[in-house]
Amino acid sequence: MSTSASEPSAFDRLHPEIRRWIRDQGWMGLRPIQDEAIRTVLGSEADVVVMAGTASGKTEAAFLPLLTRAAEPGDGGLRILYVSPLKALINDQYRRLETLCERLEMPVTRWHGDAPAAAKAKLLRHPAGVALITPESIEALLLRRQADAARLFRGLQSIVVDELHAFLKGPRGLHLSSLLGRVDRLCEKRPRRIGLSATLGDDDAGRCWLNPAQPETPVVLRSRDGGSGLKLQVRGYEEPPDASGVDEIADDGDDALSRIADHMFEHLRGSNNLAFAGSRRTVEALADRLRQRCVAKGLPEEFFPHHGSLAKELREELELRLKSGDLPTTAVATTTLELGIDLGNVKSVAQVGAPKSLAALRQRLGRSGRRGDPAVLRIYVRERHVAADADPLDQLRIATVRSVAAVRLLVDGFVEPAGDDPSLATVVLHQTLSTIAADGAIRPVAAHRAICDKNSYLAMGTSDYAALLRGAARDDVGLLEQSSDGLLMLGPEGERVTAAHDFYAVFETDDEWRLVAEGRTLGTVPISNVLAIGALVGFAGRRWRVESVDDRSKVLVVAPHRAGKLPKFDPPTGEPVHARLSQEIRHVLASEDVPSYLDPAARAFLQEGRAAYRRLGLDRSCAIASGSDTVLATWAGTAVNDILMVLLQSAGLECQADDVAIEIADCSPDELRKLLGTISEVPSTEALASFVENLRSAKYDQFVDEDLLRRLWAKRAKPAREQAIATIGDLVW
DNA sequence: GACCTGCTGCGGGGTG
Repeated sequence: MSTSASEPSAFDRLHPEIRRWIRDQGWMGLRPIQDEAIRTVLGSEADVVVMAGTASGKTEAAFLPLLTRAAEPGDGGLRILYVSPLKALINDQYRRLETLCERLEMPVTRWHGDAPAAAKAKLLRHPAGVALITPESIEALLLRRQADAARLFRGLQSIVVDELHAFLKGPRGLHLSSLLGRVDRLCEKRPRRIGLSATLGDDDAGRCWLNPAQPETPVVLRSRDGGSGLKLQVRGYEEPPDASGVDEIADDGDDALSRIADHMFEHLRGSNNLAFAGSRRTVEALADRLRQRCVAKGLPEEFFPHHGSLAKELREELELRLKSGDLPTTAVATTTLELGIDLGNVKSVAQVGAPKSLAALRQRLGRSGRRGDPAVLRIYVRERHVAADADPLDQLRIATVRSVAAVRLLVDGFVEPAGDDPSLATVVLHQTLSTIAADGAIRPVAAHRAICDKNSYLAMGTSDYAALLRGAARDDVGLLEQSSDGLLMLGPEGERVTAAHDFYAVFETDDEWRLVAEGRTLGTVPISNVLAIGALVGFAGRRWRVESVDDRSKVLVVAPHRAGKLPKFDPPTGEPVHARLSQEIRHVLASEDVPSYLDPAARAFLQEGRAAYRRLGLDRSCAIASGSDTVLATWAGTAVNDILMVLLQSAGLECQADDVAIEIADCSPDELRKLLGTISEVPSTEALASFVENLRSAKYDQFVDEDLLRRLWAKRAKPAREQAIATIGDLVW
């Protein structure tokens, strides 16, 4: 960006007190992303997406110019609303903003469930400055304290959404979008929106979220630094023939996880690292193996587990230890450390198991923060033992191949785009209930306009919305009632649901047991666990014996023990694989080059997989016989294969889909080819929808009209149907 | 579907 000599620099445009604060911080200067953000925010009224990696200073990029604006004389009132998906992030940002805002004599208020109530009450009495809040706390404010909220937000200038990428998919993103629309309507002037995000593959998704009515208007600023390269290794490990497929705390020393632990112990010891292990069970099993190795060598512990069932205190201790950098520390985590507070210098990232999505892989890689140094990534691939009579697909060494395919796409810069979300009906219903509970009765037309018209991120047609309302007003549902003059009101069930403590969040959580040892809460395990006195559990990286069970308060008192079985967390399943990654898997199988980043075992797996690909004839034909069944290799990804599975099921076949293929029971390749030949036209998704099971997945789907859920499924499935038609056309028999 | 995230308002009693 060129600037004329007469134009003041970005720095000079900031408030004098902010300039002084910057000098006091000892900064060498503004980072390019900050410079750009200051010019854009102070030079226009546009919404802005700031995309940059960890430790890039994007919070300051947004706040320096916004605070400059907010410090201009005016009527007072709350000026900036910052929204975060995590309480921990709010506390972190609070500490960062405190001194800066003090200079401007501008109050900063934390607003979440654990934040001090006195400060919240003070803000309501004297709205001013900056508030840091969660989506659920916005919901509570709008629902329970409508009048306070109106006064609080009246003069709002800007809304900052941190970790915007976390809101681009899932019910919580729909929820927050709706809440911000409700906040807008309480403001004299629509506040400008600023999104802070990790680097996204697709700018349009972020812009559309920020301003769904005018998605072409937000300005995207993208940090160009951080490209210091990538050091990468993919390592292969084979499970022993008798492996159960379930990770246990048991040091047999021979399973893949134990050998992975050997390598990690050797190479991660002495520095700060993150190891992503997938499930809580695997996290516990791996952390225990690593701890055992420290104990055996008489070394202090430096490997610790981190997952959502662990007590907050234990997690915070570990986060603090990583951040302070005083002691070498490796966190073995699920997805808990993908988002959140800055973890300081992280030397390397390890991923146990082949990646299934580029979005998650990139997010994880981005959590290693050492400016100027190349990122270091190790992928530990676990392959099953392949018996002589193994299923054809098992012979392809898909995990290793998928890792290579994922690395190729990582280099290409590919990230899965977010599709339409299956929780739309639940969130629209939730927001309808919340709006009525807060504002009182409302007309259906007004409710549609306020919550889900065509300019909304939750857009839903009027006839679909009418069906949603009719379903919720049915006598046996009782969420809504309609008065004789057409006003919508809460029914008895609606009163109950909106009064419930769990109404503020639009996602569900299961009841869990609380594990207590020596008076200290270790964390929780799902209630589905059947546990008795004397049972052994592995938790928080150690082994425990159950001493007492309190069924009423759901407390398990445990004591330390030598041996331990792992808590039965939810059974493992899969995350969907995008068509692009599935296709890339086939390209890797069909090509010859052997990447230098593979260790000898991974190299051997890749070559075995390629040999099997040719031996099975998959280079020539899409279908191979497996006993009396057929494996149809589509290389089309989870969504398309799911459509094809429904199609085949609607034709009376029994089948099971995964991300690269579909297995069809009691059907030869020849019969399958003939059958697909007779299907002159793939049925519409509306027709296929009647064969879909498990339509109800989101929190309030139990109250949603089933036909509506089928129609919404059909709408979502249309792009996948188009791809499925193309896939069938491309099949080579 | 692996995993994760979040959360009243009010009344009664005690203290400064």
